[in-house]
Amino acid sequence: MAQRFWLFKSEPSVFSFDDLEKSPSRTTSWEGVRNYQARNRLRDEVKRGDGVLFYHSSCAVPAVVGLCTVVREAYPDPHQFDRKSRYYDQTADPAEPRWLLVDVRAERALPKPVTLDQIKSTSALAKMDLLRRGNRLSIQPVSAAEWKAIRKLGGL
DNA sequence: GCCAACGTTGGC
DNA sequence: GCCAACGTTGGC
Repeated sequence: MAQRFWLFKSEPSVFSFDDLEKSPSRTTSWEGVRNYQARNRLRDEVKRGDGVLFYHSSCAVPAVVGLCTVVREAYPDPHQFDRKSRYYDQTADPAEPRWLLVDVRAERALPKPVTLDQIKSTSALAKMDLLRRGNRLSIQPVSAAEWKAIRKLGGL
């Protein structure tokens, strides 16, 4: 399977790219996917070695700020069984875990973050899911061409 | 803080 | 299986 590309959203006030770079091994488990479409993508399509655009949402300047790599494919999210977690799911069955997560490692920050405004005004990026009205999916597919364009805009 | 868009839930 | 109510997301 050829390498694919994704865009993962995170609220920087909760977990920023900077936080990821400071994490052990620059790696984190991508917590909190609680949407079936996103879950199915994690389960079926996101593979080790895939590229991930780290996007900051719900903040002053929404932007793609860094590049990551998927280092571990989907496995059961332990938080669904942890009463104390904000991601606890009372109805999750340990025998058949409902929610999954993958691990991602920071590769590098973009020298120049690529802002939502820039994405909107770049014709090569006009078809990104991000720009679809009302799109709230936290895990979105990105084409190879879009990946390249973002890298370039970001100064790589 | 507002509000549009969308997913999920639950009554019927 | 429909659909209204509700909760959440996320740009502004």
